[in-house]
Amino acid sequence: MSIKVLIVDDQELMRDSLGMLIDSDRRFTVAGLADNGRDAITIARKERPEIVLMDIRMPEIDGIECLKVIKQDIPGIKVIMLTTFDSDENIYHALKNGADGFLLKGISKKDLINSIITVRDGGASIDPKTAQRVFEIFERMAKSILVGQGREGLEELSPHELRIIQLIGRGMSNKEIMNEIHFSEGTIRNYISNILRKLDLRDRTQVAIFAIQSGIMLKNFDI
Amino acid sequence: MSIKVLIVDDQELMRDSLGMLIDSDRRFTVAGLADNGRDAITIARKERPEIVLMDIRMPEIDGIECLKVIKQDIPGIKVIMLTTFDSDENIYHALKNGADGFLLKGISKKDLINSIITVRDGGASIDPKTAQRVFEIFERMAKSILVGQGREGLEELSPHELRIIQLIGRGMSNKEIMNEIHFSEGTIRNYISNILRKLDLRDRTQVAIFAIQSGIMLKNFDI
DNA sequence: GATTTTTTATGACAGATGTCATTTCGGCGA
DNA sequence: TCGCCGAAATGACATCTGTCATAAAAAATC
Repeated sequence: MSIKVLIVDDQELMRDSLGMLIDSDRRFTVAGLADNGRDAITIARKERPEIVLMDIRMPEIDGIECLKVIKQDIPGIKVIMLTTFDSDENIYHALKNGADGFLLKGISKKDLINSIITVRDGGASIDPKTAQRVFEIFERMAKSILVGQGREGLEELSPHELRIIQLIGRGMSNKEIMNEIHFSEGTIRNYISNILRKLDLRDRTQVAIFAIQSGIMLKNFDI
Repeated sequence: MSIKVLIVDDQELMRDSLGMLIDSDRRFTVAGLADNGRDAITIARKERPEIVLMDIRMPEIDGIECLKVIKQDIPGIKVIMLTTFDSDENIYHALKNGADGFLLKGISKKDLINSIITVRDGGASIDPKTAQRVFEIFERMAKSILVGQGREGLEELSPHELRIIQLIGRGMSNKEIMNEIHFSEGTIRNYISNILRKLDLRDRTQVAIFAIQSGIMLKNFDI
């Protein structure tokens, strides 16, 4: 008895290739293909798949909505969300609505199969890159909630300063930073001196720690 | 029309004090008090509260189970989980089962009220400390999945070395580390020198970055 | 165009940091 | 007791780092 899998994705190419992939493993059967949330719900009700592979972003009813309905309709069904790199808070919402796993599109066949099996057996499956994104999102949430409590009255940081903080957060020496942004080493030192004063820190190591924990590393300061 | 709140906690003291707290604000009404999941479900079905405040850890049916049932039974109900510091993966499971917020026991009255209002209005509420824990858990998940990929063949680190790495990760100078672990400053320097060689890093800043990103900061190396 | 202001640079300095060779110390087994 | 070993300490050294006063250059203001 093979595992019935429903595939939901609005991109035909992705849908079909996933279908073929699933179909080529005799432990699985494709219970259906849907290109939108509405159809997905209809098929899910009729076919009662064990597993749903679903894109988060879709027209009409998006993945999150669909997840909600399917989870409510069919007890015990497992839903694995497919994400691309750029989807963000969606991951959080999917998690909140009972998604059983997350997979990056572009995952290898082997990983895909393994993930489905894992989820079927009750484990949660998050592929590494997605996990990282999720944790970044939570980090940002934590920080943004914390705003207003701790870090006040820290002087405004200029783009240059932010950029240098970032480079320090990557472990660079003053010379390396110099080669990166083409200021003299002395100037870099002056900048850092100002950064330390503004952030009330003592040395570059503390700056690096601040850089990572503040989420500054995630931003873009291409000057 | 005040907001009906159901309070679920197996500790009488906590339950009653939360009850009084809620009751003292005229925007809220206590819809009931339950000391276990079973009662909570019964009361919830009967009273249809808008909000449930529920301990994660309870005998018989625990908070997670109860959350699942209540969420399925009563569409639109908001459930805020109460956690202590020590609860761990439970937070992940609660999130996965649709919890609408998390609060640390010991929160101030003001924060409690605000959180309830936030959740009622559709926002997610995670108190800062809890958010941090959640993100730590995800971090650990991400790392543990990633294990086997990146960091191999790095020489074994001694407990002393790990401890020093941790202190560097807290931004301490050699002198401060000296006062912390009572070695001479020179010895500390020697230790760091070895750490740098073992980890193939160049300076303490890179060690700090490594410390944070490797999850070493989360561990305990009380020597 | 002259004058502020901002940005970048310089040089001198003190202290922190990392490296290395060597020494001291405390056990621990022979 | 002796010698050995690893852990901890020392001292000398080169380098890196951060501070500060000041200067030069560039940009903005009038």
